[in-house]
Amino acid sequence: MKKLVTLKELSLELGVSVSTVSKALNNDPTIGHYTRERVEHLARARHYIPNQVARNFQRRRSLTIGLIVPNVLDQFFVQAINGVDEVATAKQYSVLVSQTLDVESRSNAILDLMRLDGVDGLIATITPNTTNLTPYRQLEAAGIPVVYIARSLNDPACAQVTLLNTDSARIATNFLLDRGHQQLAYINGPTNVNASQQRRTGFEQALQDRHRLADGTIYQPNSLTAADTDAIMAKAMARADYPTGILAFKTYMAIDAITYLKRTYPERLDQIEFVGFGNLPLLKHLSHKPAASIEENPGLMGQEAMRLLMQLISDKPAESTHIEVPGELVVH
Amino acid sequence: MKKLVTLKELSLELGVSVSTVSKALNNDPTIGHYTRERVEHLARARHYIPNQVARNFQRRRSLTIGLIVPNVLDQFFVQAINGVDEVATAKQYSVLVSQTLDVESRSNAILDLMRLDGVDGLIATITPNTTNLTPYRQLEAAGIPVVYIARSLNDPACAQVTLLNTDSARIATNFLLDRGHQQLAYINGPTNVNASQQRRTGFEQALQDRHRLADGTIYQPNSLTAADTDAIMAKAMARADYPTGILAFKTYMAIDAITYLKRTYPERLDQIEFVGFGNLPLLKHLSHKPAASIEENPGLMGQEAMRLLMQLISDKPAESTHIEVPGELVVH
DNA sequence: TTGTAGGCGTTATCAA
DNA sequence: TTGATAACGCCTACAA
Repeated sequence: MKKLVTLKELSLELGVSVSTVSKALNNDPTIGHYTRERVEHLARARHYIPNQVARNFQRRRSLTIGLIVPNVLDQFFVQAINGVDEVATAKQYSVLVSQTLDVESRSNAILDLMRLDGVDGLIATITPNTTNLTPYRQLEAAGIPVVYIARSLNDPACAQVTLLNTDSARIATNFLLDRGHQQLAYINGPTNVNASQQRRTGFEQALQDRHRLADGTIYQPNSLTAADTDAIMAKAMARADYPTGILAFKTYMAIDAITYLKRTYPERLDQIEFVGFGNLPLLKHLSHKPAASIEENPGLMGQEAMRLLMQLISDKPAESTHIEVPGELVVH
Repeated sequence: MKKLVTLKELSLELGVSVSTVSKALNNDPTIGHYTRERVEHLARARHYIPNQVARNFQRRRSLTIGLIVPNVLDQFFVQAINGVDEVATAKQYSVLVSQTLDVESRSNAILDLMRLDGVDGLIATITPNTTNLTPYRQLEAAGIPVVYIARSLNDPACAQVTLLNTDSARIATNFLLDRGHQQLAYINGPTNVNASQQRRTGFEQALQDRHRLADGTIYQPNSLTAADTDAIMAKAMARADYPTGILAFKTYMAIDAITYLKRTYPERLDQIEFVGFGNLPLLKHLSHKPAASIEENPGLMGQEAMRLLMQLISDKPAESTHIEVPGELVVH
């Protein structure tokens, strides 16, 4: 890295002190008009740009935040990243993105790296089998605030941005009931994640509210992989009263399930309707799509997470550290 | 950001000098065994972590590189990002990702930001209508090397990583010829990008080589949007001798074209075969896919770009500043 | 084997 | 209105 022009060089060339140059360029009112002109002129001529690293060092902050997501091939998270990025850019912050691939050891390694990088704060999606937030707690103890996004543990002390899960699941279930399905199913997400429980509750509540207008079965896959979804579908479809209205924890699961049907029960493809969480951009390319999706507004969630994090970083008392974003049903 | 433990604090507590502590922690052989033990012990106990910002400042580098891509919803670039990230992580580097959305003004704003952030180097995909690399040149003049990825201008002075475009296009075209298509078409990419010309050349060469076994028409859309692809398809399909074997500059265009056919000429859906550049993960979810794709190995391209950039940053004479990655035909 | 001193570029404080 | 000085945390010659 070639050396950049520094304040000192400018000051030498102008015959004024370094601090004068600094102040002039930072619009300090105590600098005379004439001097300021000269300084600004030379700075432009020499293409002076302040050394951000030095500045950050001096201010004891990095103007960088970390963003930890499971997988950047998941469009939900891509949109969330964009949301974070928008707000961050507006506030002069940079964003360091890393993916855990839902492996806890990777997650911990990333955490170490982020601490080394001196991030001012963190936005994170925990891995599905995380039950222990100690690594995160250590960061917080070191003064680096953490905002959890999308997935959370049941811990009121954690700042978090999530979907209004129960309501959204209820809306989705009502949609399936309205379409006249007699046998419903819900394919759940990772058990230790709050959202799974909440969506399940919404599903069950909707059935209750409608006086058990239909039967509902809960299926619990081991992971979010296609293989596990296939296994669940195989089980469900083997029943005589197989479900025809299926709510999926993630739209990706619904897509996998549809692929399974196409392969194994093509004749049922038109009887069975899916609703999944996540209104993904890629849906528009699909010929067989879920009947509807819950728009989770990941971009908005990202924005809110970043705003919340900025408050925590600046030690301002955040009005609320639990933000819930409403979901909307989008019929395809 | 709460203050972290510093070398000074450790030294005070141990009653030794700061430099002793520093050396002890950096495995300087001139430090006595006993002292080193004491220092290391206390450092662990106090959870000392070196202040990376101070370190970077002192070393005049940021251990950060910038990565500029058109769109993070494009799976090609997501995979490229991953490739960059792998190599970067291994070399202790962090990656700052920003997207231009193919808007040149955004691209320039990002460039300014990256310079402010003090990145040590840059990997960039230029916007399609970029003809003037001046903003990039200024960065390079400031000692910040730039590696162009995926898209390039015809300028041998630029370090770049691209696909072996001509060869790949020839392979793809031969595939369509082998499938017996009499009328071929190639839907081109942005005219000022090298890859467009090269792929076009490959298409034409393949036809030549096979003694004009089939007719080939070149179509030039204005942009990569679905609307423009639709317009091209409308034109092509209106002909009596409409093409049945179509090579697309990007698989996304092929997908858009298939969607168009499904809507407007469903009866032709099974006659027409596509090959597109980019073997995207989302293909597996599609019912009507291109007959084949060119695997562009975006992850590998990302890795190579990062390796090349590391060489440029370290001022090592890079063996080659033009890396071409071969593409493979993947039949679906 | 350990310590001292200086410097990296910037900003803030206080004195001139 | 300007300048001198110290400080941020770390590293590294060089001196002791």
